[in-house]
Amino acid sequence: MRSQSTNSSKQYYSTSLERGMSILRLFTQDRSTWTLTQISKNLDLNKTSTFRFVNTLVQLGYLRKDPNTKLISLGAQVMTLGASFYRTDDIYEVGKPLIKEAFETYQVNTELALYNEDMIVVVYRREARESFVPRFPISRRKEQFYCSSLGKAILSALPQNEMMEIVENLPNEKKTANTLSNKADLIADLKKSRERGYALNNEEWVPGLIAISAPLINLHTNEVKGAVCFDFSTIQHSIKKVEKKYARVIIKLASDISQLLSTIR
Amino acid sequence: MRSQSTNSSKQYYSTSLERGMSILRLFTQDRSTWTLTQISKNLDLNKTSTFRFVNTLVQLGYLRKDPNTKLISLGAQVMTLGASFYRTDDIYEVGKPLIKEAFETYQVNTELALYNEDMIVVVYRREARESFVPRFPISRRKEQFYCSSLGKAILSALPQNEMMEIVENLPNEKKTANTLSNKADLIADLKKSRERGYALNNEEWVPGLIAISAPLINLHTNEVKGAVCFDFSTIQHSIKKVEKKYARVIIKLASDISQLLSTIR
DNA sequence: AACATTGTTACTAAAATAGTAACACAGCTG
DNA sequence: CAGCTGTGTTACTATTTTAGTAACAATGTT
Repeated sequence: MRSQSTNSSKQYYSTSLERGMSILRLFTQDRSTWTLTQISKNLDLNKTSTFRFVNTLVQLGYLRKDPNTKLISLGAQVMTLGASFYRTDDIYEVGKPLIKEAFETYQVNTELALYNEDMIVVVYRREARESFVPRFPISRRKEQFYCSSLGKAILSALPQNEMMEIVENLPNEKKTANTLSNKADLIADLKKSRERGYALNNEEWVPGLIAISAPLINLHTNEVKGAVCFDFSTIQHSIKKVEKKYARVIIKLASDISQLLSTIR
Repeated sequence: MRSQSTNSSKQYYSTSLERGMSILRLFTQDRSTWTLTQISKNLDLNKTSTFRFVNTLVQLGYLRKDPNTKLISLGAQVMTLGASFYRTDDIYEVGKPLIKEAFETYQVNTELALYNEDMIVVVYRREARESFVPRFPISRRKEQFYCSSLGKAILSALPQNEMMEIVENLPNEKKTANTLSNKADLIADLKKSRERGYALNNEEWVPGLIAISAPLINLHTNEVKGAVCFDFSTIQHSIKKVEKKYARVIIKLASDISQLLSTIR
């Protein structure tokens, strides 16, 4: 027998399930394939157990294994599960019509992104036809927040301690000449963003791309739920003009979505 | 001790993980909240075990539980996981530029949908500005395939037995006057679709909405991977004209995407 | 006030998993 | 080509986790 009375909370927690989920979580857009031993080492789990969980997930369709190379990647079942998340009364559906309206009024590239502790996921994007569009990732991890307006808008709206935790763990990689790779500069920029209610991206990620974003907030809980963004090419727009013309618009849009969002959850 | 030699394949399968995943799979766009007992009854799993798994998934962020109502729904972690599925070398990224090109040439609403055993998920949609757009679900379950062109395109390309299995389990619900609620009619329609390479939706789902779709196929394995679709309003288009003008286009588009898709996987 | 039903917790038999070790198989390397 | 090194997979049981009964508190219902 085991002494269960020492920690009764562990009684109602399934370690097997946790381990299975931790395997799934290894697969990201940046790293889409793993070998069995890589998973085993990364999770500090012996090979047999790893094999068992991977095998289970493969049989269920959440993972797939190349029969030849034995390389493991996410399966189609993950797509299905992900799609189930987007409910009709969700921020996604709430935001879409408002975004659409904004797009049709101003004819600029518009994005709606959701946030959760480790990621931003762009769930809706509307592109102006003649726009210059770099390859956007669908999702962005928190390590990349510092160089995009969506990321900075979200950072600026987070509680101080959460914000600082992310800022501390930055890669400090200078993507372009304008990237805020200095922590002090970034913090100053976030403070300014917080005060004015929107964040700017002045070619900090890719040359030629500028953007303006505002955070989406649940007005009851004050949680940051995501952000909305307009992006532009420097060919047609300057950062000054963008700020002048769209600052109020993006704040209004974010505020409207936040409002609606707060009424339903 | 237990006799494990009787069934050694079960040795490398985690029933706990399977049960956890089966809980997650209950949550769909149609049914986004469950109570503990509902889950317990639906999966034929006793309440304590259900409680344990739900509790685990809640702690990991894949589920969330309303503290007051105790109602359970999907958590943000599911969104992150779902986003990780879309890799840069995937059908999604492969199809996007081609869809975009088609859209810019013809200026019609265009959709790219992926398929797996129980669902179609629309992963990319491009809308013409002046279009009449009903509220599209992001995903559609196989029970709904019979009344959309995407669904029928996919059905028509499936192996005979798989197709028949889905056709047999239809709800036979007449969504509009044109819905093919008779099985014989549907089978005839699918046969025709298979022969000509595209499927039509002649206001079979919503009045005023017509569409044309062609299936995406992995040319190596012959697996159906999804479908592409153009949709129109009857205000501006008739089904005859759509068929005449876009049949070749949609076949070509689907074929191009299938080709590209087959080279990478 | 009695009665159902909800979610949650205690307890222990029963079953699943962990981890060691061994093995087959492939790709390298000297 | 023999030996080395690394895969993934399988056999085996001690150990841990889970299943399932039962009980309980908290709500809501009759």
